[in-house]
Amino acid sequence: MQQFEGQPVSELVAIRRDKLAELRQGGADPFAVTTYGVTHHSAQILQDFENLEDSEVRIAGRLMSKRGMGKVLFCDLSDRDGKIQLFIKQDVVGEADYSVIKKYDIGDIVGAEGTVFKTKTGEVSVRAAKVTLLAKSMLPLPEKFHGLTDTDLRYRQRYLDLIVNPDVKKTFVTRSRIITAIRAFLDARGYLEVDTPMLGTIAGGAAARPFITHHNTLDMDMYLRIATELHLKRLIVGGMEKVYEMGRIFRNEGMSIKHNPEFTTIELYEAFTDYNGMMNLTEQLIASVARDVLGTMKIAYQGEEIDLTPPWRRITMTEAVKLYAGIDFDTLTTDEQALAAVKAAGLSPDAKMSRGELLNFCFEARVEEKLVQPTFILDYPVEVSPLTKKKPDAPELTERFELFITARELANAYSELNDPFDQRERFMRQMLLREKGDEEANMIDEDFLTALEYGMPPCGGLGIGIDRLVMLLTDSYSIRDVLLFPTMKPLDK
RNA sequence: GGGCCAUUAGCUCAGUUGGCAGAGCACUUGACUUUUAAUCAAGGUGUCCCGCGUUCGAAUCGCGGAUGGCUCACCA
Repeated sequence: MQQFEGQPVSELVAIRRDKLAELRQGGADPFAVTTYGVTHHSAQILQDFENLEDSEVRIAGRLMSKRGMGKVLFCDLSDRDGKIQLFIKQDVVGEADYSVIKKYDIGDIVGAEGTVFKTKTGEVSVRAAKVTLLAKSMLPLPEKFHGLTDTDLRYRQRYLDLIVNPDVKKTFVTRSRIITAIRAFLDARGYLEVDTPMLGTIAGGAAARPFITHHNTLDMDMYLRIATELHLKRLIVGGMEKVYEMGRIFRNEGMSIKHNPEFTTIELYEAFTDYNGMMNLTEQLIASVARDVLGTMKIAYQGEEIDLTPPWRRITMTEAVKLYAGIDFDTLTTDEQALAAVKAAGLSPDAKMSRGELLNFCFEARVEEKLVQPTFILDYPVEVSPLTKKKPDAPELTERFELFITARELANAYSELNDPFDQRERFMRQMLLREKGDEEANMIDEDFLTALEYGMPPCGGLGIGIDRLVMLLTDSYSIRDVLLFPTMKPLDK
């Protein structure tokens, strides 16, 4: 191990430090460069070669490979859009410059000006007249052929992943386009995008454990939001009629290939419609985003063909459990009957579960995994839906649906409960659960109840997990593959 | 939290029965004026994840630990 200013560094690093010192001594400190006027990007030159042949261009990017041929040097320069080959000839750049350029390392940030041409083998390239080092790379990049495969390192050092694994950049470009397409879809339908607090004294709107933080001046604990629901419904009370918020929420729960502690959702609320309206909107939204971004509504996810062409299958939870689990809840009228039937089917429910909780339990245990093609599951039990209107003809159920694709929950929507008395009772029931130790039960939000007392129009609400939608549309295996910087345990602990 | 697997050069990975620590890429030097993972010649890669133990001798065997992956559980 070599030493550098007292620090041990690998031979590869020591060589680069020597090169930097040499450049600085020659008055060419690469880190002193401030600007470089770029005229073209790689993709543009490759696509528009017909028109650009023989014209002058200035390009810049990262040096990804070098193929020296004596007095000629071929390099691949990687920029925002991809790669383009640089052709550097001693005759053209001059002997002095050529010997400097030959010492550039893979990973260096380089600018080049020259003319567009095609090599003997037909590759569109830039014949460099002048090459400038814009920043020195002091660390060796991962291997050029295999790239960086260690998933842990890829997530921890995403910049390296982006440099050496081109498909990664593609996923995040697609993510950005999906989000843009969602906004365009909603904005075109008269929705208003709003921002509501991430920091509050009540974490409501979902069943989840929150992150707790502390405000120093007020000297009080606060929560990071676990949903945007209760604030957005206040805006419906306020008369905004169609609102949405796309943003980060935080849940202090387990991590898995489908769960990250912070993730992005979109919630939208529309006055004077119900969950049927939300179902139509969901179908239209996801199908049109797929069409706009991917150019098709037939996609592949992990080898499975998924057809997003509307209309999608709609089936009630009771029907689905009958169909897939063979338990007919229509014939089970009491909690005891339901418990016995569920146990007889070979499941192990908690003995304290009510009929509605047992229906939901059977659905999660036996049905979810079978819902590969887009499927709306309708009419959830009231016990698991504390913010949802009851079905007028079946008060043990609610006007709620969840959307499943590839056996995963992608969206959750309902006819919003606007009866302040009923809402208070539901909160009270949640409070009892909380007192019994259920840390995920909803907290009572008095101001939200006050808002409902002023009157909220009938209203449909919808939430979509953006990360899961991006996973679906980019064929990503893990949620970590659609988050640039997924939550990671620190290395030094 | 349980089970299984992995950790060796900057990166990707071999490493036999316990017997000198290896390859490719990258790097250095040299040759080469149209290469495509360029080629050819020569050269050095190192806390074998950490600790303890067994042994004449440990990357290899045992025990404990760390980190990660997969999986089950948990988690709308």
